[in-house]
Amino acid sequence: MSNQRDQQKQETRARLIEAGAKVFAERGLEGTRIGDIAKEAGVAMGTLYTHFPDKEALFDEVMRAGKALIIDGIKATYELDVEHATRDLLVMEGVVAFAETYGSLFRLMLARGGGEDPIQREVIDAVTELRVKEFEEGRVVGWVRPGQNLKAVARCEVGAVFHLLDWWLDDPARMDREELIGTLSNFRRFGLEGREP
Amino acid sequence: MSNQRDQQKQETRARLIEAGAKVFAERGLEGTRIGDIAKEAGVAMGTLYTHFPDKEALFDEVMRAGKALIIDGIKATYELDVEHATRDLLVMEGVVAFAETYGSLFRLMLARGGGEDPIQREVIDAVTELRVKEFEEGRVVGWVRPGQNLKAVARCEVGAVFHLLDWWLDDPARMDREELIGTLSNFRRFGLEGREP
Amino acid sequence: MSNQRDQQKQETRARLIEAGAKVFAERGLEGTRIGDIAKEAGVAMGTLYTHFPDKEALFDEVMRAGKALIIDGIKATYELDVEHATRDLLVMEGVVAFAETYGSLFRLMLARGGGEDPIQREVIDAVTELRVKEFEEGRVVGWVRPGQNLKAVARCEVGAVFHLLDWWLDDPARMDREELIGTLSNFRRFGLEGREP
Amino acid sequence: MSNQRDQQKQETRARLIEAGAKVFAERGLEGTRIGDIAKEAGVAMGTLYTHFPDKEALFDEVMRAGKALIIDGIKATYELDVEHATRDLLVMEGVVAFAETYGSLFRLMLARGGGEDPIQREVIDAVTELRVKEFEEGRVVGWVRPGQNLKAVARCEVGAVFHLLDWWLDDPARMDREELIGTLSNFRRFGLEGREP
DNA sequence: TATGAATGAGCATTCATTCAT
DNA sequence: CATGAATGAATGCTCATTCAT
Repeated sequence: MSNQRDQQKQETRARLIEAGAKVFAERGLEGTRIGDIAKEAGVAMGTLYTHFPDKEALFDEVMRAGKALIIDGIKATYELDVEHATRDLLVMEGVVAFAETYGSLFRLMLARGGGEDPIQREVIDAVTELRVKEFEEGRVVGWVRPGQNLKAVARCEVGAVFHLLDWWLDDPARMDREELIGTLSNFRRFGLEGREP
Repeated sequence: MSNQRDQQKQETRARLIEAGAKVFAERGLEGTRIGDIAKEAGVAMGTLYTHFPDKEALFDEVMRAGKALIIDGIKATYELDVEHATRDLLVMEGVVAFAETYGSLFRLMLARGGGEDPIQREVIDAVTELRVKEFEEGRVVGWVRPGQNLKAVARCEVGAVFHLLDWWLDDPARMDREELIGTLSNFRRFGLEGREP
Repeated sequence: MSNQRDQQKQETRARLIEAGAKVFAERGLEGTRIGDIAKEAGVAMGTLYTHFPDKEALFDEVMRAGKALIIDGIKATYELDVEHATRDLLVMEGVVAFAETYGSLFRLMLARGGGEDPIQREVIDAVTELRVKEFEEGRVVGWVRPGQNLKAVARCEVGAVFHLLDWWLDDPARMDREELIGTLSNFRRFGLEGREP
Repeated sequence: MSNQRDQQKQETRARLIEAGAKVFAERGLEGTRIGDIAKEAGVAMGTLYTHFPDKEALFDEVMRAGKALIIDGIKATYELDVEHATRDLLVMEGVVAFAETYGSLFRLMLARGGGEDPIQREVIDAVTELRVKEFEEGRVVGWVRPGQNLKAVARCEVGAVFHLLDWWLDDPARMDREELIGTLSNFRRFGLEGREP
């Protein structure tokens, strides 16, 4: 079949998603102009509508792609057979790397998470869910302090981590990566006052 | 002088700010229609422009009013002469009460904090600053674990608290208030793993 | 009767007309904001409507006042018992003085004469009419070249004089007053090529 | 390439300029409603904005087109190798023809010349400049009376001609074309009193 | 499939005018 | 009579979406 043509089409689609990620991240769903995405992707405005029914559909696609990226990154860390504290650092490192690489997209999807669009909530919900599972294992093994509502605690952790990163991204000179990761790790493990058991 | 007139004017202005708080909170700056605010306030669209130069000016005013409300609430708690752990609970109770009362405005200003508008960052920055001061005292007194970057830790705390509340507001049946406040307090004090010193 | 109050009222009215003259002259009928006139006159916007039914009525009043000023000035010159060429110079001097004093009002009423408003045409028609009468006398006495349609010629003269002044007002350094008046006088008497009879 | 498409676009653009010329001429820059131009051109309002950034840009374009028409017309007459008086008549005939054909556009651009917009001044300045050059040649050849400031005199001529035409257009029954042209020519050559040298 | 000119509903803002005080 | 807050129709401009080429 017209494999050549099909490949072209997929490439155009990919370019649109990438362009969308960039522009949506910078200006949000409402602030983004369809024309800016088209220009960024180097195609005509009409082309966008041969790939997606409307603006929001492209937005969802961008979110979906971002979600996959994040979730896969975290899951990959879970596969490793290392002890709890090490894995914890690896997860934090992965999140910091994602924030550094994707900057404003990270903000759009996670830090100012849960915008009006349901898909945005979906992303942060999925991340939280992963953390809950991790914590459940931790409860079994014993490194989780007993008597906690894990879903709620996972929300706290997610909020703490993403908000610190949001702040740090504004001016990365605020802390070096090592201190950043240390702070993230320590706060989520021991809070402000806690001591290692 | 025209005291009657002046009072009327201030009342209209107040109605506009209140209406703005409601509609902006529900739909954000860009998503809000001037006409909806006017309808909510029960005045003509033009009236809005006799009180504020444009949409954004009203938005700023709403943010400023909200900021005052939040900051004053927290500060009031600080005045009390109680011991650290008690005050901590009181602060959390205050924040929960604010979130319950103002719902979507709380989200707009704090939970999804730091939208594009500088004024939004200002609010969450101010709250964080207040926390940093509290922590500095705690360091002196000794209830803060040594060796922490307090500014960074304050960001974590703020992120944790506001994000849990954001999630809770979606469905308050998730936890009763007591458990909510307990979770907030414990997480920010001891994290996921820490023990009381 | 309340003579005091009546006097006050007339003064307010006069202030409004003067303010109107200034603002209308600078910005035209459509470009003028009622509020600017009120501010210039130092009264509230509503006050304007106790003196004039609407914006256009004030505009007409301003035009009417300006018209009287111009026509009276020209007529005064006609009263003088001097010979034709002298009077001619005096008329030109009067017009130049008016243009210098009233600047943009002169433009509004004469130089860019005959805007959309009928009252504007009225002013320039009146001036032309005066000139026609003068020329008719000149025809009798003999200083007008025979065989001319005086109404048409008066239009030419008015156009020539007012347009040169319009140009001159842009940058009065272009010519000194003497040269200006000389040019006006000579052109309207002898055109570009004519010689003194 | 998309020659068909491109041609369509140019046609739409031309229709907008033509419609703009008509409506602007009738109602001026401020008095014109964008919607009226669109309706006149038979396109949607939005279409106007795919061709011009805003109302004023279309206005400028209309002025520019009109300016070219006028200047080219006058210049064409200058190319002819005829004697001075003949050419003079031809120029007047050209101007009258333009005024007859374009009516209100002629008024907007020339007769009430030099509206607020710089582009309007530009048109009348260009015409004047052309006349100055003509006069400079006339001075060399000898048909210009010596001792005149040619720039100033050109302003007088332009004012005289355009104002008479403005008046005549109100009611062309006032004079037949021959008398009109004769008056224009005679006045600008000999003024009210001058004699042929 | 890609294009981009055309569309037109939608929106923020302006401003002449009114009217309760 | 003077005031100026309130009014709301009117307007310029935007932008997601369509569709002829």
